[in-house]
Amino acid sequence: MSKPPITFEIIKQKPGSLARAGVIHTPHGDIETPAFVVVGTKGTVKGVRPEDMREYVGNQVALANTYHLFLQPGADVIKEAGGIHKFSNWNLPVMTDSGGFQVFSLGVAFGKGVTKFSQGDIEERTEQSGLNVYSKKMAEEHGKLCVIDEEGVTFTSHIDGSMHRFTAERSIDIQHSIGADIIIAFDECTGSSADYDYQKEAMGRTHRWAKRSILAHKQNYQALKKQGIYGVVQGGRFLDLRKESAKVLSAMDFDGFGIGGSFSKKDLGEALRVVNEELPNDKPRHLLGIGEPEDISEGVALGCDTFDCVAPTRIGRTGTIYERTNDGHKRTNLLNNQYQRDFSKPDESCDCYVCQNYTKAYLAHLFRSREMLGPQLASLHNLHFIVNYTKRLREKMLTNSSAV
RNA sequence: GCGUCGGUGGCGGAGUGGUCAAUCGCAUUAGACUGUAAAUCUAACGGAUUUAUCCUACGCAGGUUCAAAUCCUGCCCGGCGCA
Repeated sequence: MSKPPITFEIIKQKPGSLARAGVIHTPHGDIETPAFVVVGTKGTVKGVRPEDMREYVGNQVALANTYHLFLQPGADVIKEAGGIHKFSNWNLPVMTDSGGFQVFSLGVAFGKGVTKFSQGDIEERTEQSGLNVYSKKMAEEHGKLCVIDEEGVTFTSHIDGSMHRFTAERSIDIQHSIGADIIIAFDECTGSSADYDYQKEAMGRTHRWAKRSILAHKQNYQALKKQGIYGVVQGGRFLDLRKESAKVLSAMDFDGFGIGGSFSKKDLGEALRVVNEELPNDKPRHLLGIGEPEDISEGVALGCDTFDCVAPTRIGRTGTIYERTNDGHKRTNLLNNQYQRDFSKPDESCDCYVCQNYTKAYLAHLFRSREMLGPQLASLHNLHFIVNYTKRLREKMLTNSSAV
């Protein structure tokens, strides 16, 4: 049997700790871990050109989404284009999420303002508008845009209201067409408020889908040579379920693991510890959808290798930048009145392209006047910030054994 | 000068006798955002406040009426038309 497409090499394991620095080898290059995975859901990192990613951000890997690319432009189009790398001009390792998160965001979370990572209890927020009439009808009738059953999930497209069905096999098949280096088993992302019984039920479903996902992957010989597959640990906030999920998935022949679901901020650490103590040490672990700086620090310390998060581009696009401070970092809302005449660098200690060339006042002006360059520059800075934040955690680990 | 239409909150613009501190939009001021339904969403936006309420507004000055931003008179200002 030939060498698997995805292999993981540990460069340094911190003694007495789950933390490690490593390298994930993929057909499109190496990922030095810990690493931040830039999110480009629709095959584009919102507001940032691939050339600028290469030149000014320096990320080693990107994540696209199966559900979104399936709806638009269609998996067949991407296949015809020669895969996501060629289609998007992404000359680097790529992952695709399975659509499992959309089971959550278009399901129980739909219209409720429920976040993946709530600070406390679920907050109700006003239902967002902008949906077309079909989706609105579905939302009114079901309160969500997808319905789950044992076999899979039926989605109503948030774009045009058309109905689509995802099963584990379908998700994997689409991910084969998209052609990412790392694909993810179809799973059910649950809400943080779900009770024990539901979490257990959903977890069981995710495990069965994981088994079917891996089987579907093994049946595609061509894909098997080029793409690795991760299984997703679930279990919500219940540690025994988390442990069980990690154990069950460890027994399957995955190339790595995603850790999914919703968390309360306070529960993250213990869940990661329990999961990563259970997962095999010699395979990479990806913390799905979590990536505020402090979360990445915690995740790295507890043995996670990669992280993806929409926060850098989402908050950047809406006027907020990460700024380093003496004791860490803070978020700065450039739309605040005080920055209109602040001609200092966006982030004094940052050497990125944006901070070298522009001022807070200029960015504030761009946002106030709704110029598209504002979101572009802020996203670029935030990605530079978080990618290098994660990179520094790796460097610290390699140079100083007591760090992390 | 005559005729005509109009003058409402930072701006635009509803309201045409009582339930009006006054729909709505913009601007402003804050807030939120963690496998992207998101270049999005939320809130505040006359003053005071124990947030229940109280006080001051609808160009200015009078008047009619139980009651006026809304009706009448005069004045001031602006657009348009005619001289």
